[in-house]
Amino acid sequence: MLVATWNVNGVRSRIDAVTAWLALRQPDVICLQELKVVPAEMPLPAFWALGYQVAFVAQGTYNGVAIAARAPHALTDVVVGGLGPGFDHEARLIAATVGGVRVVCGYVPHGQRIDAPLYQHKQRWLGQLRAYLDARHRATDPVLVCGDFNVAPESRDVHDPKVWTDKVHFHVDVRVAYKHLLAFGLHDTFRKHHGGTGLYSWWDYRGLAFEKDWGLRIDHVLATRPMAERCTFAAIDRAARVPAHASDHAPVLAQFTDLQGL
DNA sequence: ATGGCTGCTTTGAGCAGA
Repeated sequence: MLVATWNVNGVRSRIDAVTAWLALRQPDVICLQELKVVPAEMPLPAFWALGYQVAFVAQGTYNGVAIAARAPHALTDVVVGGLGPGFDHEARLIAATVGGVRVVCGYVPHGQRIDAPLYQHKQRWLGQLRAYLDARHRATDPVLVCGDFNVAPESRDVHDPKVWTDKVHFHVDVRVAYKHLLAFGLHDTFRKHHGGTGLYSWWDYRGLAFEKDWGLRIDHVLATRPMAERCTFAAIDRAARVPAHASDHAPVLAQFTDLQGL
């Protein structure tokens, strides 16, 4: 089962790029973030035409997340939100079961600045997601948590750690909150297969950041142990960031095998 | 590096993103 996550930064603006990428890579499951669309305007037929069933929650202008599964996979037991009061008013979380695997798709709040109230909210959001997992799953269940976490976990995930130390993606407090989430029993599938620096999933639109490779690795496919053990491949498809009018995020992929009997 | 991009908006200068 090939699983992808991609912050598309506007699904209407990006729909041609998304469908072309789906046709090229043919993931079995894709988690999308930042749909930025009212539900009625969600371009569902474009996904259906490629054989994908779609579950999504959207609110227009901001946020919006989706999980799509390619036939013959079915998408069942869809749950929207679930983080509790003060967190579920934004369209940032959806979950569904595909092929016996629970797939959680999240768009973690950005946080604006480290002195902003929204930064505290971001840390609480990550804490609520940990509580969400504690309440519903065990670390031995086949669970994937995919999405735009807006957190670069380590120095090697940041092009210039000094520049980002006081930013909301890499500041110590949010990295602690992220670590607590992973302590549920989640493993970074990308790091199972790739060490080293210079591997990013997001580059700023400004200042030729992509051309200079000033990026961050903030989009992740996290897996419980039984899933991580079955992860045979992971990648960031930075080619998707190259064209004009690309999303500022690249898709992140993870392949899982031998899922029968889980 | 952070003004220097981008998507979106009861259409346009402002917000939020990252």
